[in-house]
Amino acid sequence: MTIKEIAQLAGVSSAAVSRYLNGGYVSEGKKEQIRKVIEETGYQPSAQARMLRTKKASLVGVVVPKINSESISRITAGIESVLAERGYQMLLAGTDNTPAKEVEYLRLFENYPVDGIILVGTMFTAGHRKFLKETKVPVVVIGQRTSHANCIYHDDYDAGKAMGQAVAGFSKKGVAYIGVTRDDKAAGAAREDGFIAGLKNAGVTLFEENKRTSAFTLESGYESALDLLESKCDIDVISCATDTIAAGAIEAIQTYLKKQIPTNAADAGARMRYILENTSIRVTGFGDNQMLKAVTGGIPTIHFGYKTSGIRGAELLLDNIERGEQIPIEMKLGFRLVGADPSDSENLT
Amino acid sequence: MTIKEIAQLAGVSSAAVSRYLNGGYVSEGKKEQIRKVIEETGYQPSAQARMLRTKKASLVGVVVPKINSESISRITAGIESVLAERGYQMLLAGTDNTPAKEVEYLRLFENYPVDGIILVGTMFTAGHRKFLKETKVPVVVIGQRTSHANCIYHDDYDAGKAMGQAVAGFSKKGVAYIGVTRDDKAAGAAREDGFIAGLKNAGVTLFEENKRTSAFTLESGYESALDLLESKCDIDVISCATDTIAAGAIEAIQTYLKKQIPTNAADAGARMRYILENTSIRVTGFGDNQMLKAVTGGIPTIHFGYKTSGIRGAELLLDNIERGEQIPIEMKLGFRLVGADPSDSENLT
DNA sequence: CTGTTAGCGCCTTCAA
DNA sequence: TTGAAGGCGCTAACAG
Repeated sequence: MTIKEIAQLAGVSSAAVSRYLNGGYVSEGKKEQIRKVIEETGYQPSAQARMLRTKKASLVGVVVPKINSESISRITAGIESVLAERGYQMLLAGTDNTPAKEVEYLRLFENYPVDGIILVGTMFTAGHRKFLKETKVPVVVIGQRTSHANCIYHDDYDAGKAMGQAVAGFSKKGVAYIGVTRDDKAAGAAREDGFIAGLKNAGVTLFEENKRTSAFTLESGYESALDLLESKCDIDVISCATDTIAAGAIEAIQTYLKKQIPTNAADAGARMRYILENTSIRVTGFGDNQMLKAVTGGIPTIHFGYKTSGIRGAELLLDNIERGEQIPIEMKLGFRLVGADPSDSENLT
Repeated sequence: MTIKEIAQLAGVSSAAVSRYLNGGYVSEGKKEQIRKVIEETGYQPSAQARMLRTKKASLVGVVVPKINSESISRITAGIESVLAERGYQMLLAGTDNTPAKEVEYLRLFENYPVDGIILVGTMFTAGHRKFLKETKVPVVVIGQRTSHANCIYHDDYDAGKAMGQAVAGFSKKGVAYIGVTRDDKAAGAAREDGFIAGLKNAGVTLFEENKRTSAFTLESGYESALDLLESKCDIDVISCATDTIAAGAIEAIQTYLKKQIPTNAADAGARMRYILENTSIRVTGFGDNQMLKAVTGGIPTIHFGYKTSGIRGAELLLDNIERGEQIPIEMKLGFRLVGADPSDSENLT
């Protein structure tokens, strides 16, 4: 079904149909004829051709590192809320934490009918910088600071610092840290540096041998934590760069302790009691994951305004698109330390 | 930058440039000139215009109910793996469990340069059926059985039944069930019906007053479970239609018990011990969520082959697109009951 | 091998 | 108000 065929069937010109579709001048009579034909044929104009013509898609492309993540979904929820309100739709592309794919999808969106792009960033490669420099499409980066585009990021350093201080507050023995690649300036470098600074402020040192680097997955967190435990270092806190990693660490601690449960402790209660009585290792995270909080009762973690960053990011982008705003903007969002209150100390691990 | 400009700069025709881009006949000399101009200008052909012309996008649209879900992400991971291998990219649209939005995005993709659509289904409205009936774009539905499109779904009924039987096996008092809307035939109706059938098989009845209906969220699961607990019904199992709801139930049980902790149990260990000794309520779920398993040690749940359904779905779709396969296919995938082994009974709740 | 020509489906002057 | 005409950027014949 094309606009031409509709025009023929309705006995009018294609221009008339186009105007009908877009609210231009059409006499009542013709309006009616056209309406009927469209109704009957179930015609839908090709968004594609329309976009080729108008250079306008009412569509925003969002590139995210992974889709199964609460933080990301909070960001996209924020984006969506703004877009919906202003008549846009959102297309998502997940890159599975692969920087190369990130650039691929950026390129796709660039030559695709989207009005703008939001990149939820992890790390910047030369490819990224090249893209940001060259592209004519409005782009907003969320989650990383960059001078190559408008960006909204979180105060990872100070968050890490706050966590470091809190941890120093309740740690009696030693502290371990499971971070992520420092190529990720925000979740990798900033959180770790902040954390270490926070500890130091309180007179605590994070020893090199108590540091591990994990991928952004639960399994990887599990491995890192187990490795830490088996190294027999004297620690009572494992701080992790994300709540997902923290979940892996919690699992590792349980696995590790179970191995040592006296064989005569047959029933579940007794075994669990053993674990409880022997667990003096606390785990902390970043991100304030909802499920983790629900099930554990809440470990110390950092709440970032992810939804807010999504909202602000979308607003920035739309202003850019619609009003051609050109002043570069950088926006830093704060955080909230949660679950570190001593009264919450019934937390399992 | 258009192909025309490039052609001019290189002193050739636009057709030559097009051929250069698409591997047609171009003499070495011209090839070089064109290469240089493209290099210098950083020209990128408009995918948009190309698609308008070729009716081919190497792109698949995937509509999902929500993005922050492990099951969904397993499905999309499966889809992605097949797509990548066969030279396609994937665009995601999240509908936030809103059937109306689902249709909106289906329509968007329909008039958009995608070669096919995969719908991860929740419920079918008239709008859905109308779309499936009318559309010319190849569609595969994952997660729901339907006669209107090729579909791949999971054996929710038998999974529910298996869970019912397992629960009957370890329940000594009464059983409660927190389901989701029956408008969702798979996660709603089939799981519940199967569950009840499984219980009945073992001679156990699920009383009406022990049933609740929840949304697909943790909070909602929390509310439903708390409501159940406060109704003072005599139960020792709360079975939930999803692991997310189960997580909410676990939180609710903890909250509920905490309220009753003797005030003299001051320290964390004592309080936790109280909870343990008084918790005889087990929670079960569906979906085999990784984080839940890691943190709780694993509640009884159902593992579905989500990744497999993604893979099969994508394969089906691509065969449809590329080879014009037209034989309608329905595919039912099995499941695995996990965590119901009595030896796993150290699970917290 | 190469350029010319004719659209893909739509919107937007422009003159009527 | 209306229709004819031109073109968005690209590719696919078709002659050369």
